[in-house]
Parts: sequence; C-alpha cells; structure tokens
Amino acid sequence: MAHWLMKSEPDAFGIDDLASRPGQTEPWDGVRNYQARNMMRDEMKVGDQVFFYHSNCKEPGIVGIAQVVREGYPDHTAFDPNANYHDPKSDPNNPRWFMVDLKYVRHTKRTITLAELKALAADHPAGPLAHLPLVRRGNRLSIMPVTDEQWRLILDLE
DNA sequence: GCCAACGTTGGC
DNA sequence: GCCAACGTTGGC
Repeated sequence: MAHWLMKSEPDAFGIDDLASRPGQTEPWDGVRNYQARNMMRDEMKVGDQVFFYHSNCKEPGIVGIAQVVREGYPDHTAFDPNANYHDPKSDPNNPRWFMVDLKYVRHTKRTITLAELKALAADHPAGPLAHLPLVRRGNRLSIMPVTDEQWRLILDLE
C-alpha cells in the first residue's frame, strides 16, 4: 500500500467537507497538472492512504487522513463547458484529465503544520523529510508520493 | 496583498 | 525546439 499527500484549499473543499459528504466520499476533480494527473491515472490504488493537506490558508498543514476508494478514471468535468475547470482540449473519446475518489478516514489529532515539517527537514538535512516535495521552496505539486518512512515519521508527530 | 517559483502557451 | 510572456500556486 502506497502513501500520498494531497493539497486542498479549505475555503474551497476542506477535510470537514470530505467528512460530511454522503458516504464521506468525493471525486477529486479539477486537477489540471500533468504530474498530478499521471499519479492519479497510473499509480494510486484502492486502499492507498492519503494525508489531507490544507493549503493557501492561515495555518497550512496536514489535517487528516483519507484513502483511495476508486482508481483513476476520466475527470468528466473537463468536458463540461459550464464547469470551473472545463478544458475544451479534453475529448471524451481520449480524456486528458483523470481523478480518483477519496474517502474520509479521520482527522489527525492536531494540525501537523508545514512550519514544523519544514523545521524538521531543516534540522535533519539527511532525514526522510528533506526529500518531501512539500517542504521544498516553491513547490506547487498538489499531489505527491509519501514514502513509508516519511508517513511513519509524520504520524509520530501527531 | 505581495511576490517568488513554476508550468504552460505560442510566436518564431 | 527555444524562450519570453503570461497565468497560477501558495507561503508569508
């Protein structure tokens, strides 16, 4: 089972929104980045665990855990001219964008902040967190793999 | 609100 | 295929 981290802006869709969805499940639509697309289309498997990360907010950090309940399938919102993330270049016969379905697992006991993750990475330049894209300056990847070692280390911070 | 970093677009 | 211009992300 692999691990991931996925960013979301709590103003748009936060961990509480996921927890209150019917079935506590949500299709992860609207991703329009090829690296992130490739991970959802090719790599994320049912049962994989995901850190749910709040970005672009007062206290950016990991706020919960979700799991993959449906593997990559076409993001149909790309075909819809009225949708926010409509992409006229995505053809239903050859879809460009893919998504997975996520299910709520739990909130973390507290927010594990970006600040402390960065501080830890800086304190241990050869440690596992040093290689986490999240802590690198200018990182904009909205979905990233998390190694087993990184996953355990972060959960131990809870 | 600012702005650095980054990905994408499109002219050539 | 290069690269400048542009738009977006996201921390601060």
